[in-house]
Amino acid sequence: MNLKELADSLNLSPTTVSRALNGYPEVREETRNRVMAAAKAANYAPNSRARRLATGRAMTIGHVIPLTGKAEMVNPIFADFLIGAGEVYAAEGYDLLLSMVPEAETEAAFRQLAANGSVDGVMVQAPQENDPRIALLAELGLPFLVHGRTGDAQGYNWLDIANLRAFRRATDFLLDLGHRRIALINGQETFDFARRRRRGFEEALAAREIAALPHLMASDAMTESFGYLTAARMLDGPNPPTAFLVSSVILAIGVRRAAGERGLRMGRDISVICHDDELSYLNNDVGGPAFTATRSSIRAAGQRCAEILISLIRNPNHPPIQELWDVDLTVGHSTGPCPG
Amino acid sequence: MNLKELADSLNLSPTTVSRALNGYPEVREETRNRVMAAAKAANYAPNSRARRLATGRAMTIGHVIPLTGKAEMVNPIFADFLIGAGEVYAAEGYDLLLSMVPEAETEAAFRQLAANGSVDGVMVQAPQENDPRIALLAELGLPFLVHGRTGDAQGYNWLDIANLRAFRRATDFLLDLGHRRIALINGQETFDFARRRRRGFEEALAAREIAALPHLMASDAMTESFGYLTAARMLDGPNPPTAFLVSSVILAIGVRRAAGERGLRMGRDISVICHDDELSYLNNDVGGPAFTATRSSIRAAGQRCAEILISLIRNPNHPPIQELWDVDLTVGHSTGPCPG
DNA sequence: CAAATATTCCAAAGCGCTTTGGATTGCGCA
DNA sequence: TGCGCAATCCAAAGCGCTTTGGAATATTTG
Repeated sequence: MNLKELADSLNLSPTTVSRALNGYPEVREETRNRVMAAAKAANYAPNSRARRLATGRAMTIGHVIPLTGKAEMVNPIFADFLIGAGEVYAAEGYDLLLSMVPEAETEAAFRQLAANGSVDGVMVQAPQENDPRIALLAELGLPFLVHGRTGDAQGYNWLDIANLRAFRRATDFLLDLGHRRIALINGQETFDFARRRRRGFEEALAAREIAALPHLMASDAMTESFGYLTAARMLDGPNPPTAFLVSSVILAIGVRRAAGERGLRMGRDISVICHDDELSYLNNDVGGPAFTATRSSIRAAGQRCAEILISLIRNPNHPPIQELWDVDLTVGHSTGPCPG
Repeated sequence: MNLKELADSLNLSPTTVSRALNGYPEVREETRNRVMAAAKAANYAPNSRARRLATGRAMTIGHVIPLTGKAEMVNPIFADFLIGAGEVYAAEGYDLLLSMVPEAETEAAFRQLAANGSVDGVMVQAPQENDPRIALLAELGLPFLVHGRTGDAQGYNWLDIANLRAFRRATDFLLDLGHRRIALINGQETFDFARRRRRGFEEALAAREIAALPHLMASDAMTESFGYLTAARMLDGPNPPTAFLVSSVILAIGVRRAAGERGLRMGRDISVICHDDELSYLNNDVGGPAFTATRSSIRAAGQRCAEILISLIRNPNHPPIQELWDVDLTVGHSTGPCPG
């Protein structure tokens, strides 16, 4: 069933049927009702391919996920972000085009999307230092929003959390508890968020004239096993840390495993603070939060990012939108005074 | 730049340019090269909206994710499945349309997709008992593939792992170690995979004439906290289990937390087997597998599902494809003989 | 060498929708 | 009564591509 057939069956023109369906005013209310009823009865829905061609809008937003070959950096958190964004897209009538491409082909993928016209805008996640995607998308003239930020953070749209402040606060919290040998287990420091967190950590130490210890800093893809191996190595080495500051709950679970194997109780023998993205399947709140954590819902970020991107698409010459979210520190069972 | 402009600049007709670009034989090799070069120079790519309308193919595959409000069942594993499928789609020139809809609206969403013509086929994940989506999609005439299966598993396309056999094998493994009080912490048993796993568990017990203990069976969304709370409750209760069989690594991490808090060492005081989907950020293989596990890569499943679905789309009257994967049992550090 | 067959290209007709620019009709108002 | 203005509806022109059905030219072939 297409528009013409539906129109014929109603003895109306395609024009009128189209207008009736799309809520234009120049159609009598009675006619509109007739059309609506017939459309519903015939299970008619306008062909989206034709509609997109005619309107010139794709009604689609692209997420390009670069596949790195190793554990995908975005992996643990990307699902929740996606769900948040997808909820909003669905509510606003946008489709979500998810494109998984080898990292080396991301530029080509963006160029393709732009030349193609298959999306009205794109979401950029997890920017690296001087991420080339930002200049590229600006050049391509494709509306985009960055989740995170990089470089001077000027002249483009982004939403980010206050990573530096959060980790500075978390470090201060540990320092106030008397800890001095604090380990940092971070995400890959090619990513901007990880660099900022490290800076927050270092600034807090520097403010109290405490030297950061290189052997107590590590960074890599945020997997459970990396957290485990790193914590194990540090705990077994000379001058083991009394506290850990880690960049994700997943890493923290690995740290907990290493501590547990060594008979160390979190919150008593060893302290752990992590950043908690509030992943739905790793709820940190049952029976009081397990981990002391800097927390910020990645799903809520996805929702807000989607809202912003859509408003950017609807209003192309909007001035840059930049939104910085502050981060809570939730005290849980995993921290305590420095022993000894 | 569109096709007509490109054709004009080459003094060729749109027809010829189109054929040259799409590899049709009725165009001279020299002409084709000229066209290709000009297209590349002009950064031309055919408008996908127009192409889709003209060909009648959407070149898009839909994944509809029902949002349940509580922890999304698909959440922990859906990212890796999606990445696997997405890799294949990208390689085959298909787009991935991800649609997040409230659970109550999934039927409407599928009807919309079908009436719309915005996808050539859909992937169905995590079927429930007598999942209505299967009959619906058959009625709509939309090619689809189910990851998992349900009902009599006849007459539609699916790919599944041998859940029953895997859990029977795992249970036997624990029984052979002397365990008799074995707990089952399962996913929500509205899902087919969870029912089969439970049956596998029960059949293994029944074969040795051991009664399954109701107070040692639990099922719900597979979150870390559910694993933790359930294990804690069982361990603190009367007749605590000596072994746990759990449906995911994430649950197992919660079990490990509960055991650790009680000073129980996995593999010595308590045994744990889990199902391992080989999530990239929860690698179970560092320094020998942490958990004894039935394992099957969810990402590989995503890849294979994508391949099958694409071949189904290309060949619409293909007989039903049904593929059952056997599952490995990997012995790790988390199991040992029943103490005492 | 003419006829038959390839080879190479093109004009034009869609694909199914939206949207512009009228055409008709009905009504209020002087 | 007649003019102007809404209120309704419609014909037709795209949107940018693919594809059918030739047409023109080049190459074989008897």
